[in-house]
Amino acid sequence: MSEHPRYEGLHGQLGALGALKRNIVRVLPHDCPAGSAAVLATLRHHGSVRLSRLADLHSVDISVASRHVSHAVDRGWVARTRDPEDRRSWILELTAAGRGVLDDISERTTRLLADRLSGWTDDEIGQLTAVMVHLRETFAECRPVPRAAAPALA
Amino acid sequence: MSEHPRYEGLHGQLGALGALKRNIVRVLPHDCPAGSAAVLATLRHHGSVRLSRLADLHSVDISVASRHVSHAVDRGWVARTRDPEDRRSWILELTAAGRGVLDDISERTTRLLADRLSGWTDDEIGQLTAVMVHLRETFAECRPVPRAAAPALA
DNA sequence: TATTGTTATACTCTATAACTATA
DNA sequence: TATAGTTATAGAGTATAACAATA
Repeated sequence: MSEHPRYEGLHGQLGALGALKRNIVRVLPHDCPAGSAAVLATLRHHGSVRLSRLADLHSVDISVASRHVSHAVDRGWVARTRDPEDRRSWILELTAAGRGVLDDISERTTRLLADRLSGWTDDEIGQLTAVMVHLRETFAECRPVPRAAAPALA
Repeated sequence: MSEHPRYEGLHGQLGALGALKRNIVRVLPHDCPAGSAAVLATLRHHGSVRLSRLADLHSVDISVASRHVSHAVDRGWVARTRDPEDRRSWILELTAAGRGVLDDISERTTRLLADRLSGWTDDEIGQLTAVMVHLRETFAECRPVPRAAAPALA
């Protein structure tokens, strides 16, 4: 039926994403929901970014990113300062406290993965990591399109 | 700090899961939320199962699976009958209508992936699929543990 | 008494829309 | 007028707890 048979096998496996994500969320610190954890990880990886850029990277609406960032700012994990070059924008930056929370999260998720993926070989884990990196790069620029016709990418 | 360095690189990439999942959810039919779509896909893959088994497979609480199944039953996508061998349990089965919805979903997700992953090689897509299958198998039996000490797996 | 499943409640995540401030 | 961001609202996802029915 479809003209893209090479993706067919993939569709049935997508539920795995939800199961993995739920398992990860369960081990996060109690005052750090998944949204804020994602903000911290992205800021460490990309350095200081504007809020709109962060929303793009997460593939969510700006309003969603705004909430997650506010949660982190309230707890001193992220510093939010006006962009001097465009005073409508905010510059987001990880604080020392934020780095500490991120280390905690990293330790928890590492422990979870070490437990759940103990049956995986080093090679399989390497493939998993490579696929994740590739996925992140592929979906990094997909902010939700307002259902209107998206401008041609070219 | 951690004794499991081979998982370190993985942690920072987990945000990719959320981005991919959000993109998929956006293309689902309007009356089929992600939870119900996952139910349909699992029933097609595993055949008839009991509700508790479905919750295990999705790594969610039974109450969550119950809601998702009810949504699908209300629309005639899933048949729910009492298990004659244990009348507390329900046997869940995909209906013809459910199969139709699933075909629609499959077509939509395939279209999305064909668009987003157009830059990926066949080999990379094969690796992605293999990793997904492996993940699904690994996390298939992880119903949320009630925070009490989990019984030893051995 | 223990287990299967349902339902009520509360919290998180998400997008839409209305609004403020700046360009 | 257009854009960056905030906030209010509504709908979906989830876990906990209380409950009914069956083992």
